[in-house]
Amino acid sequence: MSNQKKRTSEIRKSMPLLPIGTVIQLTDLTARQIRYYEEHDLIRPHRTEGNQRMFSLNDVDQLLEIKDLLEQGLNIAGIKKVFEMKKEENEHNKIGKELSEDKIRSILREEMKIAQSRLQKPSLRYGDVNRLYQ
Amino acid sequence: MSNQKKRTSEIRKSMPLLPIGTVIQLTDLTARQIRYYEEHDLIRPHRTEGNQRMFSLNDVDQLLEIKDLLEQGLNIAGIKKVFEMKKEENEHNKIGKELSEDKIRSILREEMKIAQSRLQKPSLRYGDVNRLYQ
DNA sequence: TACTGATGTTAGGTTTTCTAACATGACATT
DNA sequence: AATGTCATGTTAGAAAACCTAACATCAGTA
Repeated sequence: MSNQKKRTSEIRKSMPLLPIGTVIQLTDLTARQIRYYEEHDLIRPHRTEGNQRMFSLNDVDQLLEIKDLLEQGLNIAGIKKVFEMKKEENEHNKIGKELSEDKIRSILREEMKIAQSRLQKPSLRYGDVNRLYQ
Repeated sequence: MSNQKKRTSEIRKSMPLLPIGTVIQLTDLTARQIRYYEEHDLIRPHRTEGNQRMFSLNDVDQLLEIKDLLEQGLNIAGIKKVFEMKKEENEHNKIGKELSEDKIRSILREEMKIAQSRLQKPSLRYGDVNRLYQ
């Protein structure tokens, strides 16, 4: 890999570089949805001086995860809980391991009553980022 | 590294994700400069439907290289030649090696007459991307 | 039936970006 | 010294993108 390529590939994934329009394309969410999730503290995009939202790649990841969990039937509260637990995990486990599948399943069980009746919409899954590749 | 992080880290560096405002911050170039370089075919950013420029990380790299070469005294024509030669190199050498230091020096010699009198402005160098890290 | 949660839609205002034109300042040429 | 060129600054007016706030919708729940 060339030197200059190596350099920008190291850009921190937490840098707020992307306007909402780009994020809409990357996630297939609507502006309304993205703003709604922010309103409920599921994401916290930066703001420019002019108050425009600016998202990092980590924010995009987070949004894709929100989308995925919603499609699995969780509601906002459930997703918030999942993120809280993930954060705790990251704080306690210096290893930086992911929220275990077991815990995810436990959350899912809690949410089952709510989720039971929801339709499983056929759409892009969390992790299906082929869209990101030209 | 988590799965979702791995996913977006694979986003192609050629994807046009960044508006010019972000690029201005990343490169410390002015909008005028960036547009001028485009006018002279040193970069070719994508356009949205609404005709707004959208830049990839590779474009940012290219702009940083332009900036660096300008500071070394090259003019637009010289930079264009450097890029042409780089492209040839990449086409002929499947190994994908960089333009050799020898060839760069040869270009620099050609440009010396022009460059001789220019001031070496003290400023950020090509490769100094600490600015990119929060 | 009435309520809630997630999202759609619209309106009006602000920020960002666009092109095009003219200005400037350093350097080169005559 | 006068003129030309190159890279960049500056400005104006228009268009695109984004903002908040409010009201609408619609499925699922009580």
